[in-house]
Amino acid sequence: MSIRLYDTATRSVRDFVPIRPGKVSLYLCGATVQAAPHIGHIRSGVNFDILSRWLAYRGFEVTFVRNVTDIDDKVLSKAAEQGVEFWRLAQANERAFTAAYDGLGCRPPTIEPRATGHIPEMVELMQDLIYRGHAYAAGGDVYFDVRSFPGYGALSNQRVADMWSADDADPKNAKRDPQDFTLWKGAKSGEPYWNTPWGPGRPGWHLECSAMARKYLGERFDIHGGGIDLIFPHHENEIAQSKARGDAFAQYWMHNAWVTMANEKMSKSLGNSVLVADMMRRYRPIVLRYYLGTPHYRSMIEYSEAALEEAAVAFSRIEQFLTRAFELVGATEPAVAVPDEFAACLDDDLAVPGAVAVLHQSVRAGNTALAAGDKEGAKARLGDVRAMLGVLGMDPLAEPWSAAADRDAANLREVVDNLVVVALEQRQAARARKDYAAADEIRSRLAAIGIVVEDTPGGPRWTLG
RNA sequence: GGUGGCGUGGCCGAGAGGCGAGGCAACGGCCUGCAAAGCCGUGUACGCGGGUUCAAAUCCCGCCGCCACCUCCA
Repeated sequence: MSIRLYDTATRSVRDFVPIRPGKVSLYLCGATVQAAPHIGHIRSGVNFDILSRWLAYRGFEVTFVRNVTDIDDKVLSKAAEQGVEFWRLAQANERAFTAAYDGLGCRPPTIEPRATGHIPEMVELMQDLIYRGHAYAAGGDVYFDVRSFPGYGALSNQRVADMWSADDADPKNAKRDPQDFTLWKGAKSGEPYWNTPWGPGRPGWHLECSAMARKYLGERFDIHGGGIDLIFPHHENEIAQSKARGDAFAQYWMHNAWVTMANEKMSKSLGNSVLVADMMRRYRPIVLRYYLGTPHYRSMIEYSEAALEEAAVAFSRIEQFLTRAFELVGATEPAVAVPDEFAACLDDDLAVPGAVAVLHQSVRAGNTALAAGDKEGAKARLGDVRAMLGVLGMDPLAEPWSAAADRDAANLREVVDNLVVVALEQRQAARARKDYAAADEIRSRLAAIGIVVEDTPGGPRWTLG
């Protein structure tokens, strides 16, 4: 059974055939660190984290590159607005992105290269492009000559002639054609710069990805990912830069859909962002991951509090099964393999929604086994459920979530447990003498402080509500 | 003007010619002192109008509504 992926370049689902057997090279356009991450950014991180986990589960050795663009027009203008050095702003935002990725359980990529760390590679690329007649220097800038590259527009299925020309094109600049894009920008006064054969300047927006993808993954690599809004111009331009130099570049292009707010795309420029940091204070991060990771990566998510609350309930159903199953059958490791049906879904263009349906069916089967006192059946389902959650990065009993319960918290929980047991013993005594008013009073007082008491055949159990 | 996407039950959200993914909510039942949780059951949904077909949410044609990209964007 092979993995199939939707490839934007061909607008079709294709069998995934890696360049090197057993290995996958994956490049994801990460953050332009001009501002703190909103939940749309982190959705991309979660989607591709699940992809890389699934590839790893299928036995591939994944080299995962996710870049950080730490210099561009926006970074410079925001830094100038705030009156700080660009690197101060970039670094602060990069830390915020890292906290968001870590917080939502995204495993770190193999490498996170920064644009400013790869200036020599960019200069070399530009020299090569100029030598080959695909780029030209003019007025301190370096431009890519779009007309010199016949494949331009193939990814986004546009013909150059049909495009609107850039109405923000600077009349002063020296472009030969309005569609030409800037590889390198001559530094204006006060801007940071690097010396080059064309004078002092700094990178445009697209060049860094071509340079860094080649450096870490080679002239040809398997998958290039990013948000759907990067198809044009960013990825189109990357293709132009890299292929014009002679690289084969990416074999598959994967794009995640965005998160919308009131039916509009969430974006920094529209100012309708929901910041990850704020959300993590209001919802448990594992629930946010479930919410952002469960819909198909190519479907847009219309953000709503109600849907997020619902995700929290759905996820806690899974967690409660884990808790009760552990109580009955004891600690159980994840199964070695996920159920076939689950695997078939993820093989089919990462169909997480279908896979989650299988997960819920296993939870139900597990609950049925628990209700019947079928320990063997419950243990088997518990192993399956943990294996599936593991692939999705949502197993509360595995890293990084299990580490969240640190030792202080565990000690405190033990103390609270002992206190609650005292109250529950009194309640059991009241129930034994059929004084239900007293028993219910104890239960409701505990409920008032957030402790939910449930009676089970094995005695009362409590959880934080 | 060019390019791409979306419209599914009360809600979220999959699917892509035939058997109603899954979750949330609701209702009935089992269990319970009562609850909670859990389990069992209950639904005749696919924007509108045509067409193809034995069979259409799915394919074709035409509409309607919404969104995005066309050099800032995950």
